[in-house]
Amino acid sequence: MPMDERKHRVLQAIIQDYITTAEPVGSRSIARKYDLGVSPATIRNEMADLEEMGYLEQPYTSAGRVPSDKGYRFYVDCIMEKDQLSEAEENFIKMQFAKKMEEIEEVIKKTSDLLSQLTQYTALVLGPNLSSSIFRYVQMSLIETGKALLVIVTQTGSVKHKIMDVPANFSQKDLNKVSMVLNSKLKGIAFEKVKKSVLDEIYNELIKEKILLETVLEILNNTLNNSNTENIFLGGTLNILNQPEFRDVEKIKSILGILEEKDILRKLMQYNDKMDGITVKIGEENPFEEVRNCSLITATYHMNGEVVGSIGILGPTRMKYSKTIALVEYITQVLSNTLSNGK
Amino acid sequence: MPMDERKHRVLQAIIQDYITTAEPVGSRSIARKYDLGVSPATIRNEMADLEEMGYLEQPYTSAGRVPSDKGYRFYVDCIMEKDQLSEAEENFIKMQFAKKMEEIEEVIKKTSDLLSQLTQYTALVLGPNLSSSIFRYVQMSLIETGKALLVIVTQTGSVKHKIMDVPANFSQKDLNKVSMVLNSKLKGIAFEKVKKSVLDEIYNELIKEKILLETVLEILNNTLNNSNTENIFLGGTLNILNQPEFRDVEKIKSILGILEEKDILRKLMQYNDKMDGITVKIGEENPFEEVRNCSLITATYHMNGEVVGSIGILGPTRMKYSKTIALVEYITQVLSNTLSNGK
DNA sequence: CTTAGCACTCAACAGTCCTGAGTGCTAACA
DNA sequence: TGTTAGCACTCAGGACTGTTGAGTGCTAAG
Repeated sequence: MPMDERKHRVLQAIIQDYITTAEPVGSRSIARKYDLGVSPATIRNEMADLEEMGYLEQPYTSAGRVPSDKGYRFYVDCIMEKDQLSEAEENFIKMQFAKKMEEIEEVIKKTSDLLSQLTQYTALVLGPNLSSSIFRYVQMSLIETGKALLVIVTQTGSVKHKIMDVPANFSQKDLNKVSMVLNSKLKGIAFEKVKKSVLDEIYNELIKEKILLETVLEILNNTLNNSNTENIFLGGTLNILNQPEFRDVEKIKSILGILEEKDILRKLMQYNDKMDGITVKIGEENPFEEVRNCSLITATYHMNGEVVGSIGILGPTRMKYSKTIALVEYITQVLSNTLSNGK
Repeated sequence: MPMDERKHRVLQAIIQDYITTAEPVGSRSIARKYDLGVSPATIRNEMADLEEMGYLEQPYTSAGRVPSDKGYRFYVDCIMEKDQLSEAEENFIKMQFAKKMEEIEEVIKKTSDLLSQLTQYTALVLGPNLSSSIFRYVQMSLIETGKALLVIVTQTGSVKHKIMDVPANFSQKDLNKVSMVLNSKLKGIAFEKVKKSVLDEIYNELIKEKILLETVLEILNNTLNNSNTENIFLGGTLNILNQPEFRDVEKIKSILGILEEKDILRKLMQYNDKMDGITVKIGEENPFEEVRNCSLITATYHMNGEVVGSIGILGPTRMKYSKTIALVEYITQVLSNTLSNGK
């Protein structure tokens, strides 16, 4: 069955209505509210067609229709008109990023708070993967005999630190030497791209500090892996409780539970370098059971032309797609600018 | 009306029953389950007395009785027998703290996770107040021209860092000088006890670095205030959703909402140096509306003899007091030991 | 192809009844 | 005087019923 102009309009009306009311919509109310120029009976016929085609579902006989995931998908791809943020909104967003922020964590936290506040859904922001981050500065400081502080600063302005044991006979001078060598060899290189040749060089220069060096390298490795678990930020977690689809405690447990699983969230927010622009995952398209009645809108952001992370919004499938997409798009852009200029 | 032996036993039976079933308890079931040697009718009379005395409440006429806050209070103070952890439990807890942890945040996080896991309620841990923490090490490092990294390490093993702007003509040597002076003057002093005289000394020695110094001091100040907001840790936030008293979405919103308000949590967990041992706040005894149907069990922990923070468990007033108190007590002790030995 | 009309469906709501757990009171009993 | 059996009473909650209203599908006429 072909999808003609009128079916478009009916589907659009149904989805828009359902997005705002969260109630199954019937032919009469469509005919009343939206000026389609046909009677409810005609709309009914169209609705029956749309249901047969898989765009609509009926919760039970003689209830109104509800859009299916396929329906939302068609809506997002073919029907929806892109929303344009008002100037006031754009200014508000820009203002939020105006404050100077040296560390990327601050920026990311800001972003997730802002996103959730503006959309009233739950925001997710995936920060730069530490292992793809670039060394900017490494430093070891002797805190007291036998204890040193290792600090690593990345190009993105992430600071990681770790207190470690060092042999008791090590002085700050020794540590300075190690720091200097590490700095000169590692600076500008991505963590994951530190090659064996570089490590060999370091080893050669620091043959005397072998034990120490091994500890440091181990810590570097651990830091890479552990900190992966810390690069996801949430905003407005509880917003989801305001949605009528989460009125029931079991659903709340399930969704809030998954929001505590950083690993899963990281998988949800995964991106690849080829991705650009907005991605929308609707209901069943999502890889995890617990978010099958949710939609996820994500976008990647950049730093100096490189994709370094992604931001996203998680809401019910009955989501204000056009508005949300516009917001995500704009904030991505501002975020990318902020990250690229400041540093 | 006097509180005689039998009333004790009846009250005890009612509270124990209610704690496990979460259902109003009636005279018949008490007579059946607990061997009090009297008929339901007698128990009814006692219950009526206990209600008049304020230890019990009736949700509605002809329902069973439910303990009032006053009832729980009496139970905790006078009736309850202290629980003793099994050896297996004690060993399990000790094991969790066996791993060497240099930074206090790790230890605290561990503690809150462990507490919530063992109690199945929500755990709160308030870390050492940064402003009462003692300087251990301060260091400024030049990351690149015009940008420096300020790192502060406290006696408790807390590391704070901040990237800051410095005048472009500053070299690492200049920063070293500043670091050295700061270190020698501040080491061993609590943040809040840095006196004007000390600051004057620093000023005198670093008169040339005046601008820089002012920035650093400002950052120190900000760090103190901001980091206060980061010294509270939660574990098992969602455990509370398993309690039947939180079956309704509004209540869930309210309690989860308050658990996001770190300021309020900090107030809840406030302690003073005189406090030692366990504190139990039941229902209405709590200062905040949102936790009036909760009980909070807190205890302070020590580091080298000084009270440095508190740990707590938040659960429904219908809480397993004896078990929970025993757990909080033991974990406090292990935590204090861990913190005091390691460093 | 569109639409009016009509019979049909079903969730949601309100009302009714019943049951069972529980109470308070009273009078008899030890 | 304290304890207990008996009894009338209360009330939440579950089962059932009827009603309402929004909605559908089908058919026949326009």
